[in-house]
Amino acid sequence: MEFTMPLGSPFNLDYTLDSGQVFRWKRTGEWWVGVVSGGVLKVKQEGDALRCVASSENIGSSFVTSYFRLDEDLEGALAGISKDETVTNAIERFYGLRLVRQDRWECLASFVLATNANIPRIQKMVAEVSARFGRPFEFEGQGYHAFPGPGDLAGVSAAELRSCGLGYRAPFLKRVAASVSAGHVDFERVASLPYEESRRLLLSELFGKKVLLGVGPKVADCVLLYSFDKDESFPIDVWIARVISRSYPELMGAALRSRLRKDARAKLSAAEYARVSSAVRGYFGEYAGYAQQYLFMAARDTGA
DNA sequence: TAGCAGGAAAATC
DNA sequence: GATTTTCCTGCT
Repeated sequence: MEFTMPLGSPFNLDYTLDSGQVFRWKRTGEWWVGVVSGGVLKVKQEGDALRCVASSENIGSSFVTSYFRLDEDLEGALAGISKDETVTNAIERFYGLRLVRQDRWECLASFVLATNANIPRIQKMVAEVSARFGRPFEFEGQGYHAFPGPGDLAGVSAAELRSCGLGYRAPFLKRVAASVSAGHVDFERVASLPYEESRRLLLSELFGKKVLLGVGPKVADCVLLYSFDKDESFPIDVWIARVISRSYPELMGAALRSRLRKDARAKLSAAEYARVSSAVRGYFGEYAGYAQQYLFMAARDTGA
């Protein structure tokens, strides 16, 4: 199925798919090829239009609009976070980068795998888990695998998962899959709540009580931002912590800042994470997540 | 709050 | 080719 979509608002496909939000997209020549929604979507940007080729009927223009959130007001969000020169420089550099709306389960599972890994490695782990446990299908003569559902992984042994190169993440993924598969995680209810409550629910009520291991504040924030439309969510990883320390010292306590100066990869305690998160959200406002994404890109771009 | 382990691969030297 | 670092969480 082929279709072309006119873009009514700013969008940059390259920045969006290369921003560490998604792990199943690959650039091959002019096209980006992604496994989404149990099928394949090929996308190519031609100025103010997106050319799309999809493997199935359910991946049509309304899916693409929803996935890339094309009907949302990016300019308004960016205007909302344009509080200073650091962030406006990042916005100018990566203009058109959008937050995407991923499948919730896939997003959760992917970020459980993201601990202590870099983006290429996360892509590899997700690809391997999909290849081993996801439904195989063909498109244009190429073989692909859908992302496995929670039920597909819940019954798999941790040793089998480990053999996908997951290491210590294997039991975490298994337990998260089992919990979701058993219906312990009410995605709809999380989605219906405002950011702070949704986060509390995700972390303490549903994910706490030792039901889900491997989902801490950072992973929860990523999942809320990339698959629950919680634009206020501001995941704080090592890159972002460095950016805050350097460019927004007033948003970070002096003690933490001096620790980061001594040790660039010092880790934030839960209490420190909560404090910085709150300060940053207070500063950037309801679209803080966009600020996080643009600042992350800028930090990665300059290697600082 | 501090310190550490956890497994493997990418990045860096 | 060895060392360091990596979008982190859980435990002590």
